[in-house]
Amino acid sequence: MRIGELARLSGLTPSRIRFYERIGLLKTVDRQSNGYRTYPQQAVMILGLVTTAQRAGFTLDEVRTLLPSDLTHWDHATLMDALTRKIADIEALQARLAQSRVHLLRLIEDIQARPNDMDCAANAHRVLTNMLAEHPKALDVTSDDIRLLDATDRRQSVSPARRKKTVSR
Amino acid sequence: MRIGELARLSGLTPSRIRFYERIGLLKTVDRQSNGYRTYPQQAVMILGLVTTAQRAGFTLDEVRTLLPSDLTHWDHATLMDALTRKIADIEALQARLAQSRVHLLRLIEDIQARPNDMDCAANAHRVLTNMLAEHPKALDVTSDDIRLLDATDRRQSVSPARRKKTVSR
DNA sequence: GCTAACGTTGAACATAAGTTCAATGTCAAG
DNA sequence: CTTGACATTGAACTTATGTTCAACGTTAGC
Repeated sequence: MRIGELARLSGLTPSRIRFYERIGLLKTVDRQSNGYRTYPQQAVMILGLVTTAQRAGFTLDEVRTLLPSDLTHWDHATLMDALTRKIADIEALQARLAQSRVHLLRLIEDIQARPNDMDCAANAHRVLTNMLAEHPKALDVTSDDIRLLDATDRRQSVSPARRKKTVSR
Repeated sequence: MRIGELARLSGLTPSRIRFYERIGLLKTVDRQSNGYRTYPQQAVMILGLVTTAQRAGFTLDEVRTLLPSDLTHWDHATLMDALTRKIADIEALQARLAQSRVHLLRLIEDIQARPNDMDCAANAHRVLTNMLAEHPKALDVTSDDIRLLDATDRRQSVSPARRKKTVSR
């Protein structure tokens, strides 16, 4: 199977498959005499595995260290450990999101709770002061956890035409 | 107040404050005759507001469009709308995280549920097949929502010395 | 033999939110 | 008058995950 067919079967783009090979996530693949890559059937499953892991919040780096060269020969202990830690990461994130959510809800309430005898400017000042006062120094979550959100989103990138123009830097 | 003091009072770095000015988040500031920036007391509150909004999941772009030039004169309707939508975003993310979490829990269970008469290789195949079979085409969340996780994390960047070496590209 | 579709490569670009650096200027204290 | 702390600027760099492009080679069908 050549890269185009693998792309169709896996739902990934050829460039993405080549990219995975380039960063060492996929081991170097066989070539035809013309230089074309040739993949075994199994490659579809490997790619499916990678995207599934990504959706679950694993980085490509993590996938690379977990993925064995032989799909039937996993490092059971390491894998279980990684899965368990990823669940803990998710739970930490859930806590942070819950915090943000109540924070915003309280803010909305606070804005609407303007005393009748207070003008908008004074209310703005009151709300701001309240807001900046509650500053619980934020829950700390490791930066690895950011990836949990990237999964499905970065994937369908915006076409160049409707990209926001960047600030001159 | 010069930039160093503002940095101390706000907890941000001077480079970050200059960066905010550069992207138009902070309006151009007064200068002393030597070219040094001079900030009013209010600047501390503005910066506090920006970081608070970031922690709540707003991008700098969003903050820029919401932040009025006069802190006492907010666009009430637009602000409320943005807050409400941000809460909805958070809830969508919570749903996605909950999904990922049960997905991982089920995977762990499935791995451990190896029938006694099945060898590891066959079990690996069974688990993989199960996993790739449940492919609910993922919840769709807008890419804006990624930012919700970035907030507190990207901030404390790793020192150059212990940075992971990048793959040659 | 031409054309379209596919393949190859390396390099550059994109995002978001900054940091880091080099070259240079200013200022207060000793 | 020198030293150290602070300020200025523009440019380049960072992370992670790819996409896009240009220049070129291969192959199948007509």
